[in-house]
Amino acid sequence: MESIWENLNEQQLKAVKTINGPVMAIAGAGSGKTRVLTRRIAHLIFHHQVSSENILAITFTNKAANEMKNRIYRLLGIHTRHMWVSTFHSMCARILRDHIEFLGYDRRFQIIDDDDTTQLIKVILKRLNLDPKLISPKRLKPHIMNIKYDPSIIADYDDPIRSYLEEIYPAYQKHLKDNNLLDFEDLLVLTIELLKKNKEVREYYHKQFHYVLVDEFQDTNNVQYELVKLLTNESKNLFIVGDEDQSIYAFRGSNIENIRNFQHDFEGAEKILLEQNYRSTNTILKAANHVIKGNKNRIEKNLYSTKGDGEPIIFFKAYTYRDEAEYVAQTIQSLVYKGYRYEDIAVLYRANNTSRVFEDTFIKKHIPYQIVGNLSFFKRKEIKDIVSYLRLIVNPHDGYSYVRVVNEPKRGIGAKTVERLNDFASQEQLSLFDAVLDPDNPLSKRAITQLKAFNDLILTLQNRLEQEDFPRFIETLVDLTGYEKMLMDDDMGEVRYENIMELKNSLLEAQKNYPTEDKFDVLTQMLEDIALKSQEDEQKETNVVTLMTLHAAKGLEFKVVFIVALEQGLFPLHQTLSDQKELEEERRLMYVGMTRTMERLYLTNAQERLVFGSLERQTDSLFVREIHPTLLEFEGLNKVIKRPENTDRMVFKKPEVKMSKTMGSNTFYRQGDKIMHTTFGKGVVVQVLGKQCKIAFSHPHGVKTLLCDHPSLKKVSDE
DNA sequence: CACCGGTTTATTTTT
DNA sequence: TAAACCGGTG
Repeated sequence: MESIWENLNEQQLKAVKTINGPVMAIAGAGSGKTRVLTRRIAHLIFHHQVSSENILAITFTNKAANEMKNRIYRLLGIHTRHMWVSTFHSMCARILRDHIEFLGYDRRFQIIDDDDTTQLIKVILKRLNLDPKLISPKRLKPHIMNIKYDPSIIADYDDPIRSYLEEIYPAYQKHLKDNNLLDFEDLLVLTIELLKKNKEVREYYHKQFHYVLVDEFQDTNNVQYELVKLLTNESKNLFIVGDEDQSIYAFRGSNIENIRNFQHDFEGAEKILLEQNYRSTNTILKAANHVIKGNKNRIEKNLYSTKGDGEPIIFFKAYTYRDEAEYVAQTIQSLVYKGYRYEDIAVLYRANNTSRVFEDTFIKKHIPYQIVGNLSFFKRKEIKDIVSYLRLIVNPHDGYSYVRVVNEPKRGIGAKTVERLNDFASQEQLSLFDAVLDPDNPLSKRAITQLKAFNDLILTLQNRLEQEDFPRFIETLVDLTGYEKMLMDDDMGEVRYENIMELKNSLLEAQKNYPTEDKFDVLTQMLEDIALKSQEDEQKETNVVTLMTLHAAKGLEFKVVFIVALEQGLFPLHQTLSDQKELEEERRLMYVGMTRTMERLYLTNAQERLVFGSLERQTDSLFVREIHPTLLEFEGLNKVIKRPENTDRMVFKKPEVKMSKTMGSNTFYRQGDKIMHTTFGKGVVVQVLGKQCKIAFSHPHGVKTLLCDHPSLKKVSDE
C-alpha cells in the first residue's frame, strides 16, 4: 500500500496538512494536484478520524471522480462507493433524489442532456410560433441557460430578442417541470433553491459535510461557486485546487474570477503555490511560459522541473495539409522505431474536423490510433431512441420522449398529427399520452387509432418490465416497438442493434449498484447514470496513438505530443481574433496543450489547407510566433527560410508560391486588418479573395464574405 | 406522409 | 467538403 507521505514536496505537504479553514492551492500544470487531493482525504480519514461520509469532494468529470476514488482505495483500502466523491451534477442529482419533492417535482425525474435541450428549444419555438431564424435554437440555448442562472439578466437584452426570450424561457421551463424533466443546469439551480429555501435540508448537509474539496476550481461557473458556498458550513473547511492558466471553458460559463476572488470571499484563506512540475522538460515549460505570458492580468507563476532541458521543440511547416499529416505519420513511425510506444503519443488539434487527414494518413500507413471524445456511445441515435422509450416507460407523460419516438420507427404518424396533438394537449393542459385518449381531440380517426396503438405499446412494455429480467426486456422492447425490424432493413442496422444490446449491461450494472425491489427505480437510476456519464464510456484501447481536441487533452499527459494545424484562423480560431478575452482563452488552450508533454513536443502546420472545401493559404499561428526561436528547431518549409534571431516580430521573406493574382491581396484590405461594418460592427479580415474578403465579426454574425469596396465597410487603424 | 434535391452553414463541449 | 435543413412533389 502506498504511504500517505511518500513523494510529497514541501508545498504539497503543506497543502495536505493544512486541514482547517479555507485553503486555496494554485496548482500549475503537472504539479501533482490529484496526488495532493487524495493524500489530503486520506490524511483526514487516517490521522484525524474524520469519517469518510463527512467529506465532500467535487470534480468536473466522472473520470476524475473515479480516479480519486481509486487512489483513496489504494491508499487506505476502504470502500469508496458510498463516499461523496462525485461531479457537481451527480452530487446534485443525489441530493435532489432525496429532497426534490419539496420543490414540487417527482423523485423519479429524468435528466436530459444538451442535445435534448436544443431539440426541446426547437420544439417549443415551433409551438409558440416564433421564428427560429431570428436566433437558431443552438445559439439560443446558452442565453436560456444564463437566464436560468440569473433571470434578471433578461432585462439586459434589446428588444426583438428580449420579448422573444421573455416568451420562450418560461415556456421552456414549464415544459420541463410539467414533464418532470431536469436539464443539467436545473440540477445545479434546483439544488441551490432547495438549500436556500429549506433550512432543515441545509442544516442536514452542513452536519454531513465537515470537509469540502473542489478540484479544477478555475472551471467553476458562478452557480457552482454559489453551491460550494452554500454547502460549506460555519467551520469553512474548504479546500480548492486550480490554475487560472488552464481555464478553457469560459464559453460554457466558467469564470476565472472565482479563483481570483477566493481569498477575498473567504477571509484568511491560506494560499499555497505548487510550482514544481513533475511532467515536462524545462524547454517545454519555458516555451509554454513564453506563450502564456501574452495574457494580461495573470498571476505570474514560476514552474520549474528537475528533468533538465531535454529535446528541443520541433516546428515543422509543411507545404500542404497532406504533407503535414505525412510528416506526423513518418515521425511517429521513427519514434516507435526508437523505442516509443504508440500509446505514448498524442496528436492534438483545435477543431474536430482537423482529425480527418490524420486518420486517413494513419490508416494508409498502418499506424494504430483512436479518436477520443468523438461521438460518444450514448449520443448515438439508436441509443437515444431506446432511452426515450425507457423514459416513457418510467413516465408515459414525458411529452419530449413521446414526440421523439412516436414515429420512430415509422408508424405513419407525421409531423402534422403530432403538431395537432401538441396544440390540443397544451390547450387542455393534458400530457400527450392523455390527450390521445381524450374523446374531444381534433385528430383524424386514422391518427387516433395509430396513436392509441402507440399508447398501448407503452403500457404493454410497462407490464413486460415487471415480468421479465432486464436483458430479456431489452429484447422485448426492440421487438414490440418494431425497432429491431427497422434495423434489420438497414445496412448499418447490425452494428446499431449490437449497440442497443449493450444497454443490457448498463441495466444490470444499475441493478447491482442500487439493490431495490422496484424495477422502475432501477430503470430511473440507470437513466440517470446514462445522462450524467455519457462521455465516460470510451473503452480505452491499448498501445494506439491518441487523436483528440486540445480540450479533451486536459488532465492527461503524453511522452510525445504533436500540436497540429497551428495556423492563424484555425488556432487561434478566427472567431476569437477580434476579442481579447477569447484570444486569451485560446492562448490558455495552447498552454494546456503544450504542458501535456513529458519529453518531445512537435508543433506543425501547413501553408495550404482545405478550409470549408476551398484551398486556402495559411499563415503561422500567433502562438508559435510567441515562442522564442531559440527553443525551436525549424523543419520542413521553415528550414529553407532563414529565421532572424532575437526579434519579437519576426519578418521573413515568404517564398512566392504559386499564388494567383486575384488571391492574397487587393488594394483595399489585407489579412488581419481590423474593420468596422455599419450593421455587423467590428470585425477582422481573415482572408482576401480578389474583390471580396472573408471577415470575422463577433458573436451573432460570424464570418461573412463581403465586397471589399462596399460602402458599409471601413478600415480601423491598428490598436 | 415520405422522399428527393437544392440551400445554408461552419469552435471548443467536463455534465 | 459535409451535414443539417427546408420546401416542393409524388
